[in-house]
Amino acid sequence: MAEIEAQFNFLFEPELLAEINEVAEVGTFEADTIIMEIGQRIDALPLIISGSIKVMSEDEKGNELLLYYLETGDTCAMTMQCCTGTKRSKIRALTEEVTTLAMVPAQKLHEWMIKYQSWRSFILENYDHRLSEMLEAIDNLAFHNMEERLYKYLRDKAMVTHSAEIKMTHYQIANDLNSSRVVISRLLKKLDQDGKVKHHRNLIEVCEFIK
Amino acid sequence: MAEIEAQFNFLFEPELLAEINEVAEVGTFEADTIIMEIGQRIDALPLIISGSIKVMSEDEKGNELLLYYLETGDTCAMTMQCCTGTKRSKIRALTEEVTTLAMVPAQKLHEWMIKYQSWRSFILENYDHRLSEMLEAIDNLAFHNMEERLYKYLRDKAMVTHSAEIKMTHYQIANDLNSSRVVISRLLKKLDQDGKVKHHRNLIEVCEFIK
DNA sequence: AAGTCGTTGTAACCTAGGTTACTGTTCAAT
DNA sequence: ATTGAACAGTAACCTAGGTTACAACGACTT
Repeated sequence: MAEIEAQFNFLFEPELLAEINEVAEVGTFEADTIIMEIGQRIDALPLIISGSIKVMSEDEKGNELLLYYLETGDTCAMTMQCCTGTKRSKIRALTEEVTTLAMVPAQKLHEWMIKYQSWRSFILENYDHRLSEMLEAIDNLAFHNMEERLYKYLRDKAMVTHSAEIKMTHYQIANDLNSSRVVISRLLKKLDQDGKVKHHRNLIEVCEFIK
Repeated sequence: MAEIEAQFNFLFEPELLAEINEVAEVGTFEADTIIMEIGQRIDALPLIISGSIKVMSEDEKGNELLLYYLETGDTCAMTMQCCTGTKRSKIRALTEEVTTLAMVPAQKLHEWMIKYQSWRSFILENYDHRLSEMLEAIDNLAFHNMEERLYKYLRDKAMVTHSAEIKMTHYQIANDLNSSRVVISRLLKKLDQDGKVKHHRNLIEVCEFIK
């Protein structure tokens, strides 16, 4: 498939690309589609060809928290967990926008670890990357107040969508940050007054990214 | 070395154990020794033979937070990051008690990925385990109040030390939880009244674990 | 035009937990 | 026995941020 090659040909050697093309099932999903649900079992590893995916955690009471985004060239480290054992997903993954995935059967994941240097590097680097992002999430929670977390959230969101304009309601933002709508409205007003964002109905602009 | 075999012979095949014995440098460290510091570069992977290690994060202002413990049979996933690239450590690792480590040169880490199935499993499972613990840390921070976090901390501490008695000051506990001494004293009093712990000077007993 | 629904602004209030300050206790050193 | 340092108890206070309530606004359907 042309898309796989376009995104992964700098990462993988030709033989591996050929194998991926052969066994991977490619699928395209609408925005806001749940790719993986908490408690779900899965036997394939998703490679993200285009689009982006939001990875969230949830507690018993249904409170949610955004962990990180996956983008082109990433894979879901949390899914690797499912593939290596018989464990169930601890996270929810949903598409942020229209997203194309290549699903690689779990068995191949292990075969390729032996065969291809580039695959080993890919898997290890992905784990590293995810650990770093988890650590970043922890530092955010532990060491920063809600205003700082909100601003960082808006910046990150602008970066994955490649746009200074964020089309979200205050309620949706509150949910990603495990906060409440009123608090987000309050802090957005403050960020607006401080000249960091401009906000309108259903739309927030991050000044830093306005061209 | 006899200790390596005793701890890892169920995990690794004999050939790999022999190789580890050959190249690993074994060292024993006092309690409260810093094994790895934030910003430090490292070119060897530590396998924990006995004892336990506390892994912490820190912000610019010096605030600290306990991430997780490493115990016998674990390795430091964050160190693997250093070994795979030229990255620097984002965490601090220090011994909780007298701890013996086998240091494996980074280069071997990659050779063994090709040669030994058991090594591949070991590395991947370790990454999985660490990701799970990071997720647990995030859930604790995001979804639980300080009283719950404190109680969980005490239980975890009792488990790694294999003792219902915890010899720590309130100040030390506060530091691990990124809180303050007064708050910990307040909450310990409450946990004591609720019959969950008994506390004395420099000593806390977790009722649940008292034989 | 009127009604409805999702969204936002804002005020009033509450609580967890951080901060400061002061007291008393234990224990080691002299 | 006296001093000093580390540790713990407690009160008084403050603030971030969560909660409830209500009004206003825009966008839509009828």
